[in-house]
Amino acid sequence: MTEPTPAPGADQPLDDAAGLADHPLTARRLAKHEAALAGEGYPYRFSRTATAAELHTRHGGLEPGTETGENVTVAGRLHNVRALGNLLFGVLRDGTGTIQLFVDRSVLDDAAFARFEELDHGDWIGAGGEVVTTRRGELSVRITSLTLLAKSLRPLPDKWHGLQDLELRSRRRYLDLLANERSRDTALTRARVVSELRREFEARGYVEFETPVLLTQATGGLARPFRTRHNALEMDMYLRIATELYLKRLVVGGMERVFEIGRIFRNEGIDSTHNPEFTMLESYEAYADYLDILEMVEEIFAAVAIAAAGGATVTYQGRTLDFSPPYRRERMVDLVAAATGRPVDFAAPIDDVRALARSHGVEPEPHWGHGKIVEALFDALVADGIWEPTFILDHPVEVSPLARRHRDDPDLAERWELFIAGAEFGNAFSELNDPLDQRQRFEAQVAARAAGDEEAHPLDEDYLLALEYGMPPTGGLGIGVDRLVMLLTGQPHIREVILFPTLRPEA
RNA sequence: GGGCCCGUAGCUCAAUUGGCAGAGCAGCGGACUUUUAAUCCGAAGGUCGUGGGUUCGAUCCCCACCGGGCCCA
Repeated sequence: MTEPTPAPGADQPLDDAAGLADHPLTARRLAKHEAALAGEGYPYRFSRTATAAELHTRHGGLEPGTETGENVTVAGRLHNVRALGNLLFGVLRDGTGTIQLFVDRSVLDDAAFARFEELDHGDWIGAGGEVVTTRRGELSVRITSLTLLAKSLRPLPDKWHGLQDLELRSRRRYLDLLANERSRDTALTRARVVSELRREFEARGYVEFETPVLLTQATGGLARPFRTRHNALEMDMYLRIATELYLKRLVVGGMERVFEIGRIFRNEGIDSTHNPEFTMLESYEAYADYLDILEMVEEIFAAVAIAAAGGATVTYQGRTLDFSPPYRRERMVDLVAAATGRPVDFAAPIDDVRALARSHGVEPEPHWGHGKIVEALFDALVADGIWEPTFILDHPVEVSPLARRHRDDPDLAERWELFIAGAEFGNAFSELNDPLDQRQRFEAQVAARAAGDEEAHPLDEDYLLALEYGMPPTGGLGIGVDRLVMLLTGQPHIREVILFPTLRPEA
């Protein structure tokens, strides 16, 4: 914690630690700020009677030169001032859009006109006046009053090119948002996606619960966790890598339809589809199996696409994607067999399977069994080529330690992943509810970890205890929310859909 | 972890492959009573990411570091 800076007294000059006085672009603004403080100061509130969007809705399509007789007050950030002698035009942006300010010396008194001339691009202002259209027909507020609400001390990004640099846009997201309409749209679309997902689940009788982020053991997924330290308890703790095992405890407790939209943390590399913290939706429904969940996901994805992107068909990276159900369904083993030209055989000698993998450019690690190799072959040979939404069904049990064994094939699990545009967007199981089988699966994970698999699950004895009290048959689901937003906004980089992505500190 | 690339004015970008660093926008001064990225005139604005090295001379070549991007594992 930093020491609080003492408030400057009347006889104590403001500290210019930021160096604002040292640069001509900021020094002028700083001088105006100090003059404002020395004079009237800044108001604590402003009574706005209309937003930009309301004005456009109320007065759309007026003839040029109309005087509506309606007086309003508006507020927002000032952009793009054009001065023409005794006329000034400015664009006021508020949270709903923009409205033109029309400043006419014959209407506004000289002092207020001069104060408007002193404004800088980026200042927050309140203004009052009559709603009119100009000779060119632009809806405007012809102002008769002006209040400076807050001074912008720094110059804003280029009014035409905006802020382009991905790094700067991420570090100073406020500048990105105020300069780039696309960024505002993306942020708002993300909010709509999350809201719509929540609405869809609640409409189906699901209830959202909050499960712990800070854990003594990170389980429920295949990933490395972040470690932190609890001082009073004198022990290491971990940030969650999934919400799965806690939500299933709720099902054991009798909550039949549960979900959570929550932040997940995985201690992995950062690239165009991975951020260390991201948002996942998980849901669990008692008495359902993975095929029930599949049909629900088709409906929900279509509904979310329509709500957030305006239709079930979206454009991503120059190609169309159709979210209208039903989606293709393929078994993973069938696709891998087609890609390798050999049927998948879980009874084949492991050395033969390893050789097959190598012949397709996949180097198996020592601890990989048949199932892991099948999954690796799928990832290497098949996944990238999938474009339209496709359910990949029935993964090997070996790579699905929390999924129930397939009712027809003990080597496979009742599990699917939804692939779109070469990436995974959802993951669902008929949940493993047999505590004895679950214990064996955990023990296999422990063995894999001992053999060098750092992402293998630790054994969660407390979760097994819950299962031993009985969990009904349950269909579970995980959806990567960030990636879904990428699809629906056409953004190729996860950093575009996370407002404040993880970055190294600036030098 | 490996390879490749980028960092130049507040913003968007050039150029120089060793010899005083350029434009548009923004900002500043001026003109203009209907602009829409207003227009026109003028004058400014630079630690060329940081630190070392080579050189008479480095934004440019070399090394290290910082930040970012892309590809691969």
